[in-house]
Amino acid sequence: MSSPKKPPLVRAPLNRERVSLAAVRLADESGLDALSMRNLAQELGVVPMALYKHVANKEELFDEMINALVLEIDPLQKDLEWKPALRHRILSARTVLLRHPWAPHVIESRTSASPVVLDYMDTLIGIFLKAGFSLDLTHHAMHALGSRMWGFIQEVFPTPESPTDPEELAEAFAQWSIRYPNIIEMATAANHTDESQRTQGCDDQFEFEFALDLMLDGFERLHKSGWSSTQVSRSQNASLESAVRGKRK
Amino acid sequence: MSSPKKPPLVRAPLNRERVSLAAVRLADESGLDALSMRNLAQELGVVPMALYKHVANKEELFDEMINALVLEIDPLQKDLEWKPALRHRILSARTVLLRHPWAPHVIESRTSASPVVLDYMDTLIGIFLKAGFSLDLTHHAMHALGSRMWGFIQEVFPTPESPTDPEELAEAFAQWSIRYPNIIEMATAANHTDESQRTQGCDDQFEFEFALDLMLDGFERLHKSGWSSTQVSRSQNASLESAVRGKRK
DNA sequence: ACCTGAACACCGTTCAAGT
DNA sequence: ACCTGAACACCGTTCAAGT
Repeated sequence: MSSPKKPPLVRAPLNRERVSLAAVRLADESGLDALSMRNLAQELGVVPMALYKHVANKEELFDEMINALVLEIDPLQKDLEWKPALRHRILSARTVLLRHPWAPHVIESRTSASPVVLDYMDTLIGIFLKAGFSLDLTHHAMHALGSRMWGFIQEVFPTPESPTDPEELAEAFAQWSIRYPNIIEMATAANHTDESQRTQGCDDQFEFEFALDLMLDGFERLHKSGWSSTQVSRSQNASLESAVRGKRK
Repeated sequence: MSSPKKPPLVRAPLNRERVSLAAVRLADESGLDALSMRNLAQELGVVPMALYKHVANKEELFDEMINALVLEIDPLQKDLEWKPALRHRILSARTVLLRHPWAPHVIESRTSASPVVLDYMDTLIGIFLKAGFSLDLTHHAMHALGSRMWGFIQEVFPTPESPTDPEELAEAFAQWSIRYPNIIEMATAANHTDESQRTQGCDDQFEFEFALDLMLDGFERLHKSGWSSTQVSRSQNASLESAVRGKRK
């Protein structure tokens, strides 16, 4: 009953690396849902339990997959200014992520950072510090970058796809224009501005870079103005907010 | 063999709302892992299959949970300027999210936006447009906000917790200082700046507001300068990036 | 209309045993 | 040292049946 397509009577012995690389391949090709210990074992021509000699459990397998992924990110370019250096590294992280669509979900499920992950973060922090950023501002900047440092686009809720039938589409459009006038106004405008992109949806790469540059420019401005966290900027906004809260009560 | 603690011989009839509210409660109290159709049914004193009369499958249950959550967000305050209006709404979304720790994971798993979700997004877009933002800039701003509009902090990889034994801690610290000098330098500084926060870790609320204000200030600046997406800002950075790419080749 | 029981096709993981 | 077989305690969901 076993598949005749898998005849490795003599099999290369399993090891941690072979297991995690196979896991990455399986997730790349068949999606994260298909990555069960049982499926992975079958892919390796082995009984499920054999995997547990090389990986303590599925969580550890995920950790190992993330390590493989982080090692794909371009190394630091030491001769660049802080801004292009950060930009290059993070855009590289993004191209890596695009090769592994399962990555965001797996990254988010990790409960602690591995040495490989910490190395990456350490180099990013190093870029800020070497450029003379204060420890304080560097700290906040790293938090503000958040998952964007891994190349996440962090969109949620893709808009439902429009019907293909033109008549249905017209009707749907009409209903939406009433219920969600602002969305429709914005979306139709966006579709016309740049004809090079696919007719529906927008250019993810552009949106990623737009947001990244917005943050980098913001960091630069705060750095140049000698910003520190014990300053006006926050309390100003905070008092606005508490004014709003008071009003509602 | 059935539990003697659940004697509702006459039970209020189930409906969609009772099912989803029970799901929210179960996830709040016991975590997302505990929210299985079987557990939920037991919580409601019913056999698992009974749920499927009110909800097509587990995905639909998740959709309904998100709806319940979005409806908890403060309504729009029409008398505010665009910036405090956005700020208030998004900070409200954040407090809602903090009440429901399972929400980020569930939100990210949704494949399309429900009417309730679209309503929320429509009002945010409306705030920009009413303030005179171009359709173009509004579109990019919404993407740049990304999951932050739902109050996500979007941290990943919490640093591993330090050992409690002081001797181990000293040793760990020494090793980290060598391997991750920048992380250590930044982290120790951050712990000293604000004594009001817990000794380790940092103030999540501050980091969220810092990043939010950074984006809002950026939007304001672009708006005032009449920014449009067909401009220099991008090509400038893009040419920098391609210069880097060329260099590496 | 609403609920039930039994079953199907899966999971991750433990344990004791094989070579 | 490395792999196996059988089993355990779970999943979401289908189907045919009950009241």
